[in-house]
Formats: sequence, structure tokens, C-alpha cells
Amino acid sequence: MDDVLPTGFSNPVYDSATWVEIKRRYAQWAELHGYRYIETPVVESTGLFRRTAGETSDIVSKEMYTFEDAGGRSLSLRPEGSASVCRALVQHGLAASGTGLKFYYTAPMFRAERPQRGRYRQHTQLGLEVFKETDPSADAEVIAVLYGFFRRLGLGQLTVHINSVGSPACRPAYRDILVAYLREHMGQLSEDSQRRVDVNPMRVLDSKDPRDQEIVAGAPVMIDHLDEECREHFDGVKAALGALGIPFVINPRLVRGLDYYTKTAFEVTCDSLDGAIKVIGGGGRYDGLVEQIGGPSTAAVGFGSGIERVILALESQNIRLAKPRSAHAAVLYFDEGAKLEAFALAARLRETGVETDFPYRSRGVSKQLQAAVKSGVRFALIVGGEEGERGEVVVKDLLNRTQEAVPKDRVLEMLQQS
RNA sequence: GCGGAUGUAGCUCAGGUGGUUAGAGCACCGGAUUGUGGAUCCGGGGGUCGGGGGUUCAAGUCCCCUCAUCCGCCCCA
Repeated sequence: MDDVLPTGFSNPVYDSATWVEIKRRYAQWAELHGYRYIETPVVESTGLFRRTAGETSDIVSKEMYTFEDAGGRSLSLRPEGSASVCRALVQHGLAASGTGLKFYYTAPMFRAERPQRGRYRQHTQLGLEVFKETDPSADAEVIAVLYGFFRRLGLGQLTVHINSVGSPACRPAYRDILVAYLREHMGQLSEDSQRRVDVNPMRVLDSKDPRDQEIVAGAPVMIDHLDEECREHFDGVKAALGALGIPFVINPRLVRGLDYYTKTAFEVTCDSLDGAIKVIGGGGRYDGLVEQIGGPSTAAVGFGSGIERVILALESQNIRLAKPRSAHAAVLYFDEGAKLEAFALAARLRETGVETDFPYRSRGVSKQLQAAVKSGVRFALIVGGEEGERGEVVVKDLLNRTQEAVPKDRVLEMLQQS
């Protein structure tokens, strides 16, 4: 009887209005920047994520919901969005269809972790991806869309962190230098980090363990070992962000949880939240991913942002995006004989664009009114009775506590105007 | 995967040292009101006490196991 995949919802009425509003504003904002909506499957072959996110990444190695279908194929619920979009791009030959391929999505992601505040087994990400653009301004635009979106929601205390994680051309050399440094201090590292030195040494850089941080503080960083191409790209991103007036900090120890990133990596934190859930959005460039899954070499950059965390951020700053909706009118009836007439009137109101409630259950007018008042409706229309025989409908303004009998043929007009 | 806390009505919770048919507030339903408002009063429906096992004449209460959720860690959005 419990949720298998808790989503972090606690107050459906408040949350649902906020939820819808965030998705609506995100779609609008993304489309304003030339992105088109893309919908990809919730399940993919397990191999897709293994190849792209990296065997050694935590997400793939221990956080995927993996199962076999009836035909014996290994499938996984998607833990992140980029791999699916890239797969769709390759499968449908979209990469060949010109420049400026820009997609956005709002989609549930699944990770088999221990649920807690701001971290759920099913969460929904707002995301987008740009393909075939190598220019640093594309990276900057992606960051600008994410940051600008948060700002337009009214969020403050935001910090944009950026870094470059290099490319396959320069990262291996840096990696050797880093590993050599870490080995010198092996004994002082935490057990987790000792293990990471072999598996994924760059992860040691963002360890929160105080023992590690002391060592990490003196460690060589990628941005000091970038090759010329990566260096220029990183400078270009910084310049473009500057031109847009987006404040950022360079965090040389920023590392992302997925292995496919190249060059730019970034996160946006909301500092009114605590700990790891401060990160309300993150992304970067992944020029090698499309080729890795069998497509043509294709540049790509994108981000993902968890709606649940965005809502937590909004709550932490007491920002309300939307009030719970309530209908504008409710059509009630004095007697059972007028019920279907009332039902039909409610339908006509809805057709003319008036949000309307109708009580299905037959109850006394007193109870119908009580329910209407409680639901927050502005107008109550009461059909039937003496007024009905005279060709009128009682229209009550529940806010101003006034009422009048209105000829039936004027009711629609009157409600539309109010 | 590790650590801590918590599971009793739809919700929030109460149920000293075991002891009748397990309670309250809110919510819901009905009535007072044969046709009119958020209040009030009266009444009502609702429970595998997370699940399983054990101890006992007797378990919501004690013991063991298990599951789930919440919080923290790891990691992530």
C-alpha cells in the first residue's frame, strides 16, 4: 500500500498548483529560447546507460532500477535524461537535419536510492539539450536559461558554479598528475576516496570528508592543465556569461556525477537550502556522448534540474507561484427535478470558458451551498424552484453575500463578464 | 550500502508499571433548517493498532524478526 517510488509530495493541493505552474513557465521560457519539446521513453535498454553514464558512476553501479522484460532484454528506468535524448537523436537521424537542434523536456527520472528530503526514487527533471553547437556561447546560453528561469521564479541566493573538466585530449595527462599526487597522500585519505583513486580519481576532488578536503586543497586541478582548445573554450564561456551579466564563480573542484562530460561543467546552487540538496540544477557539455552510442560525432550541451528541489527552494524563500485553483461558479438546484437542468447549465458554462463545479450528489440546498462556499467558488447559481418557473436562475455572489434572480437567457452572459 | 528516529481513523496525535466493546481534535456524512453561507448544537460512519512470530489467563503496550517512511551519511537533481 506504500509508494514503491516515493516522489516527495506531501501537500497535493498546494503542490499541484505549483507543479503545474513551474512546468508551464519552464516550457514557455525554453520555447522563448528556441527549444522544442521532446518526449522520450521512461525505459531504455540497460546498456545505453552503462555505456554513457559510466560503469563506475554511482548512478549506474548501484542506483538503477533494472529488470528483464518477457523477451529477456535488460531494461532500466531512466536515471537521467541526456542519454535518452541522444539515443532518440541517433535512432531518428535527427543529427543530420541541420544545425541548432535544441530540445527541452520535463520528465520523471528514477534512482534506487534511500529516499530523504530533496532526494526521491522518482523525481522529475526539467532539462534541455543543444546539439551540433561547439561555440562557447551555446554553453553560456544553456547556463543562462537555467539561471534565468530560477530568477524569473523569484528565487534569490543563487550561485552559478562553473568548471572545465577538459577533454579526452588533455584529461588523461591531468589524471596521471592527480593520481600521482593522491598516491603521495594515500594514507591520509578517507576509505571511500582511497577506493576512488583507482576507479574515478576526479571524484576525490568533491569529497565532503574533512580529511580529504585538506589533501584536496593542495591538489592539482584540471583548469590548470587544459590544452589550448579547452582553455579557449573555457575563456569563451566566461566571456559570454560576462556579456549576459550572469554572475558566476569558478569552482575548480566541481565534478559531475556522470562520466560523459567534457569541457564545461556547471551547477546552480540555492543557498537557502542545506547540504547536497542546494544543487537545484546542473549540467555541462558532453561532446562525446552521441558518438559513444553509435551516432556521428556530435557536440552537445545541456542541463537537468529537479522540480522537487525547486519547490523546496521556493518554500525556503516563502515564494508562492500559484494559489490552489477553485472554480468560478457552481450550479446548484433547489429540487431533484431541476438537477439535470442544472447539470446542463454547468456544461454550457464550461463550454463558454467559465470554470464550473456541479454537485453530483443530491442534497439539500443548504448542504450544497456549504460545500460551494468551502470550495472557494465565487458564484453559486441555483436552478429550479419558484424562480425556475418564472424562467429565472438565482445567482448568488458568495463573496459579497448578495443575490439576484436573473433571466435564464442572460445567465451565461453575466457569468462570462464577471 | 551505513547510522538514528518513527509506524494507532482520511489528517495530526493521545493511549503511566500489560487488564472490558481502542480514544480526541480536525475532516467527512446526517439532523436542527419541507428553499439559502464559513458559526453553533446534537447525532453518525469509519481502525488488519505497518506485517509476522513469541511470552502471558490477557498484548496497541513486553521480546524477536521483518517491512515502510522520515532524518543524516554516501551520492545525486
